[in-house]
Amino acid sequence: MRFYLTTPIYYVNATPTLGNAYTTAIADMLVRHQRQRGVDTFFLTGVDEHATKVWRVAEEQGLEAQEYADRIAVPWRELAPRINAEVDFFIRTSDDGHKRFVREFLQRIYDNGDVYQDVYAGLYCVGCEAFKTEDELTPDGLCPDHLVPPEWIEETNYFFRLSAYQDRLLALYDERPDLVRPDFRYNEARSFIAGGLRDFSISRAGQPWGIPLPWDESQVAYVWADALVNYVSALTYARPGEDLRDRYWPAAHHVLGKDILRFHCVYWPAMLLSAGYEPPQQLFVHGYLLLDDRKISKSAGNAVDPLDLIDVYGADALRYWMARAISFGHDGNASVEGIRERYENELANDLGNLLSRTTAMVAQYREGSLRRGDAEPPLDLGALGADVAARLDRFDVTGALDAVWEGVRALNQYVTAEAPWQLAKDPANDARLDGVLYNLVDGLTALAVALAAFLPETAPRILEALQQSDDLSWGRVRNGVAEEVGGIEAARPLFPRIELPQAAA
RNA sequence: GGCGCCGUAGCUCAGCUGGUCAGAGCGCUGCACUCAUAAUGCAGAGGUCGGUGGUUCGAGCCCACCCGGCGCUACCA
Repeated sequence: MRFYLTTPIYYVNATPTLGNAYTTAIADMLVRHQRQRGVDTFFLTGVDEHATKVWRVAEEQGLEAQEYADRIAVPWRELAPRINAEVDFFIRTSDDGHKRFVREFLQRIYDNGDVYQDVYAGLYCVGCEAFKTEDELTPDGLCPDHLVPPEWIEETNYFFRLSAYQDRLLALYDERPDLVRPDFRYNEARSFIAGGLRDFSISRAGQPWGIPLPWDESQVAYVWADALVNYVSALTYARPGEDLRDRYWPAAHHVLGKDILRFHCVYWPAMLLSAGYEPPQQLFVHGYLLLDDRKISKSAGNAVDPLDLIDVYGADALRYWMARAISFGHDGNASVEGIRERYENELANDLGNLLSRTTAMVAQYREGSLRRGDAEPPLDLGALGADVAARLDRFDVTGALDAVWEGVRALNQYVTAEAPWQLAKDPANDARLDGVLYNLVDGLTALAVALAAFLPETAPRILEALQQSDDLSWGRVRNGVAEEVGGIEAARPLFPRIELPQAAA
């Protein structure tokens, strides 16, 4: 089994937002989970650097474009580690390996007869880095966002014959109903294709910053002809001396936001087909994490620096909140206050306190020694594990976490139902008390393993407090894996109370 | 305009192919318990499942229309 997962490459000339952190964190959960199941995984993220604006800003600051790009790529490279995302490779489109491959890739499309020359013309707003149609402008003919007149640009570009791929794309969609998820995104993409496809330009002239086309060095590859290709190019040089394409392509799963659905679900597969590659295995389109009802983005002006939230609650807590607050795949409302509530109610009170009370009882009633006693386990942990795995196979991150949490709640209920403090009063209950304590430790052990993909920092701490193996193999999500051990001490709070819930916003 | 989605308890949302589907979590109230990070457990809270009219023995779940909100309708990360 192979599982290759990608996030979009982020536009470098901006600051990482919570939305970017969201995509990266969720993707990381999916990869970590597959890894626990013994699947051969590869996780890719990175940045897109070849935008006109990057070059222009660099010029304004008197820097070489590459030098400027090197500088602004830093916070992006730090994003994944800061939210506990473990990526296998961080790609930059200015990497030599990427540039080399893009040229090779485009050459194949060219050789296949899918590229032709034509004139592209339109009103272009430099601030937006986009062509504008007249109805997108203000009555005065200005860009509504930047209030400046757009420039009329007319240039000869190369176009990709997307229109020639309509039938093949429809056939692809028909034979693979799960190519795009969720299903409503599949429908959206398919109906777009069915509506007729227009060719799109893949180059820009007169720009020194970018990847020169192999057959015409005076033009550079335009955004999608450059950026999308990263998903394959990375495999050719991420591991020096190794070509990972055979290993991970087409086992690719692309995670992306709904705003770039068309490019990923239509352009990309067509480009791959043209270049002689298999389409990716799956595209998962997620929605927006709306903060206080507004989309989190730089343009909305309410960007939250995810690093600030991490400093207050910790990366695991932030991951947890992002996965649980809204149903993955749909848009959803969330709030900063919600982070605090999740942290206190669920992480601290439900999970953290469960560990505290469990370890405290083992320490107090059994001097830290765990023995298999005589008591039926309250949970079918194997079934729970199967449920979680099945949900994650469907990218149902939110539902998976929900399922684990039912286990957490069930164990808390079990404590109340069995009342170990009552059992401890009478030696006649020894075997039962042992059994109850064992079931708690055993359940918590399995749940820790099940949670490891979501809470990579916390799960090992739970296992350590329980004196259990740090092995995170998915097979350990079942009953009876806990070892009879000694030396269990009352654990320190997993998620301590936070003093200042205010610094978050 | 066309295609599609959504509107379910104060809040955020589950509800697959129609018949325990009127639910979960949070918030709120009361009770229980003491192992635990003043944590946990239990119970309750009486929501015309946006509106109207249909189909059906029976409809949040099917159909029509209406009201309200939204997405896509092409070259923007």
